[in-house]
Amino acid sequence: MERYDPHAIEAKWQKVWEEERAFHVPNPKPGDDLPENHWYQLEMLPYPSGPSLHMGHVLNYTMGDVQTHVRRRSGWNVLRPMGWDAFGLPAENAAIREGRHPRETIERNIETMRAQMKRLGWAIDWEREVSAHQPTFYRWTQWLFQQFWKHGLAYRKEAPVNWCPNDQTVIANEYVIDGRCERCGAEVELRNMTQWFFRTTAYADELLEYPGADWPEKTKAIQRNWIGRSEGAEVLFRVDELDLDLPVFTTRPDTLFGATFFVVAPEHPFVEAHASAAAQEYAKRSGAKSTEERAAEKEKTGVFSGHHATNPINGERLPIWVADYVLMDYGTGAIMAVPAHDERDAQFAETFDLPIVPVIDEDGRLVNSARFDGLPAEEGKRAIVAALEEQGRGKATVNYRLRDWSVSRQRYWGCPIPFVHCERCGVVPVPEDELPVLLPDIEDYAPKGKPPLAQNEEYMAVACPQCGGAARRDPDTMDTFVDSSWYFIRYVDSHNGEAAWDPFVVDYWMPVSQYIGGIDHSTGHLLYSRFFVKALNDWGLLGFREPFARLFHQGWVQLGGTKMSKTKGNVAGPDEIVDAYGADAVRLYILFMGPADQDMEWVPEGVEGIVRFLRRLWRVVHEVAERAPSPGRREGELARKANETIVRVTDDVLRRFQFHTPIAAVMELVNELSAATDAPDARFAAETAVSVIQPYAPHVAEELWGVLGHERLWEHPWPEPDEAQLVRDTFELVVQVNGKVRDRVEVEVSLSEEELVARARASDRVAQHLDGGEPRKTIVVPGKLVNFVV
RNA sequence: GCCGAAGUGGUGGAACUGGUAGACACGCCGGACUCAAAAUCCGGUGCCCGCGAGGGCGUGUGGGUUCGAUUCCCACCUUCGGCACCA
Repeated sequence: MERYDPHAIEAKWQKVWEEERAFHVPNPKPGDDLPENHWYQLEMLPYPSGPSLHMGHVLNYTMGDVQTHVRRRSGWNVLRPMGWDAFGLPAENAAIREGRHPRETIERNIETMRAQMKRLGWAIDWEREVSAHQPTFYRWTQWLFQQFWKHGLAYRKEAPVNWCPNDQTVIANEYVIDGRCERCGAEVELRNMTQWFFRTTAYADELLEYPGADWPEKTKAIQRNWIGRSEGAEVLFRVDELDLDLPVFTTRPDTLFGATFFVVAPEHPFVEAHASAAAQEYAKRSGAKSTEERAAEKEKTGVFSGHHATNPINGERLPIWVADYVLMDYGTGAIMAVPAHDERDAQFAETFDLPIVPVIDEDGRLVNSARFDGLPAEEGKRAIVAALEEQGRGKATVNYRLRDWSVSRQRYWGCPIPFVHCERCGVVPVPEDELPVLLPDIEDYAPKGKPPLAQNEEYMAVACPQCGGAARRDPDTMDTFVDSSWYFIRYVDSHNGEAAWDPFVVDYWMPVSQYIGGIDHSTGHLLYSRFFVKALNDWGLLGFREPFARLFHQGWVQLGGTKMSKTKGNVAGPDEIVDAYGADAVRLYILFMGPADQDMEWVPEGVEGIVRFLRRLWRVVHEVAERAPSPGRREGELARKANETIVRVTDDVLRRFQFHTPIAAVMELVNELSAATDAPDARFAAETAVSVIQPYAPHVAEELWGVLGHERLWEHPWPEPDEAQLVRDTFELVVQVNGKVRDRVEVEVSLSEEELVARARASDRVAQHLDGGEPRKTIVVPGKLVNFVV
């Protein structure tokens, strides 16, 4: 028996797979006899912003790999691509730190990461590889951007946006965490800028539904929170002396009679146009404070504006206050204040001694509400909205927390926005046959508060495609999440030079069967991608409405108690363990550490147990090959254990999506086998162990498959259990007295319930606990236990 | 405050549909092999009482349902995640 030498084995088989294009999957063509079962296995694509993979990547992609192997060998046509999220801030910042051009840094990082991936032996179809920064990819990102514009889902407007003073760019709402930039942690500022937006709010309601997609409740709840749908009414309050209407949004139209004052946000246009000097002064002061600071204040503040608004339901004149507890960016920026039924309004009323009128009694019925008195609140809502609607002073509406997605970035390393600004024609798309608008190589791409491309005359000066006059390119680049909102579609048809994709091919493979990635993308990438697919489906470009049929979130691999990340610098990669013990050991270990959906602390020392297991497997299989009869029997104790192992591994991987328990199951089998390597059914047990561990440790499994006299395990059919062998003749009957286990007896499966009771009664230890008495009741669970109740 | 998830040995964890709690590992203890060590192999290892046979306790806490609860129900505690002056 040769020594187990993982490096030699791994290099050998990786070469074979590459030469044979073992994991390449061709696309179907119309008229092909298509395999019925197909599976699109996808894990979130990596950012090549750092020079290497960390154990979090290893966990994710190994999970996908196990899934891929088991499905492939079970007869599924499996698509398993890979690519690079190469544009964007992290990549650009890494390049700036290194003092190189981003393309150089990123392409070098991609090289390294790809080599690491290959060294781990993942079954990836590398022929489909794409990267967001390649013109062959971003040509279609630009084309898609223009499609959004043509369908009215991309637009420009001046609006307050989140500006990161450190990264010198706008960032999306979705990536502002507690008022800070998700990337660098700097506090963001609100700036009024003209920007491109994608109209995600057009799909707000639909994004709350998941037709055909089996997603974790957790993720759906996060998205639901983010979208923040609330039903209510818009009510118009009249300011008679100014001859204008102020609309408010309320979820409680039933409390309209309880409104005793009216409040507008400091940023509300009413303030600048009509409020008193004192109120304007107040608005200026509070405008300097962030929402967080305002919320942190103990006392509510505000100033009377000098005007009154009329409550449309009862004609009451309410003083209009300016107060910063009302936010301009939610609802209409103005509220009707009902201090009796709103905590914040109550605080304000108390501070400024304003009246409080209760309009809902303890039984939830309307009071002090004229002809609506006595109605239950829900009915009161409907009745009051109906009354307002009749007068043209209000209507039922739905309000959302979700904002449109801001996609312009004032940075260099991103996909150019394919539009031209012409003084005469306005915003004009670059003609399709001129795409892609290439990202020019420029010397100075450092952020300066203005987009670096704006300073490049050669890029900026362009003839208007419409009138031919002098015009300017859009100097911004796209948010990198635009790239990642459709990369999974491009994978399917990555070499298509005629179109972004061929719908025939896309509709065969998609939606993604199983997506694996971090839950941190719930309100960003995962929401944007759903928005994209819904829009594309509406335009007839693909035949499904949800991109990801099933979704799984892995836990964080932590080091020192916090998630591994390049920004934090607490990163451990696979290289050292691969060097010491081989790729198979790393793959097994990262999955053996615990349930894949839970956070786990990276403790490299534990790999010892896996290494022992691999050496034992190696030794035991060699012993079997020498000693056990061939071809051997497929029945007996070991054969039964082997069949049970097949059931457990298959069920855990395919149905339960659980990856650590199958390893334990194979360990049990190998432990039993090691005690009887010359048994008549030892060969079957060894073959089974090698076969079912193959998705986890494909190299050593392939080698040992050869030792057992076979070849090409990677395409060998996944084993099916022999049902007959799973049936036992006897089982261990648990005998309880009052629910406590008192004895265990080996009995035949064929026994009747009466016979089981008789056998249980025969136990001395049971007699002891029955203490001469007769059981009051006897519970029999066939195949399991007998319980005597006294 | 609202929404969601999780609490099991010294450690990671198992127990899927209410039926043997602690599989599989790590660590630790003991033994074999060895001049010795490493590697490997064998045995032990939830806690308490007992020489032993055996007994009691035990899945965050307190209750409940049940012949039987880590699993179901109620209340609470702790930790983690999302939203939050959102009208």
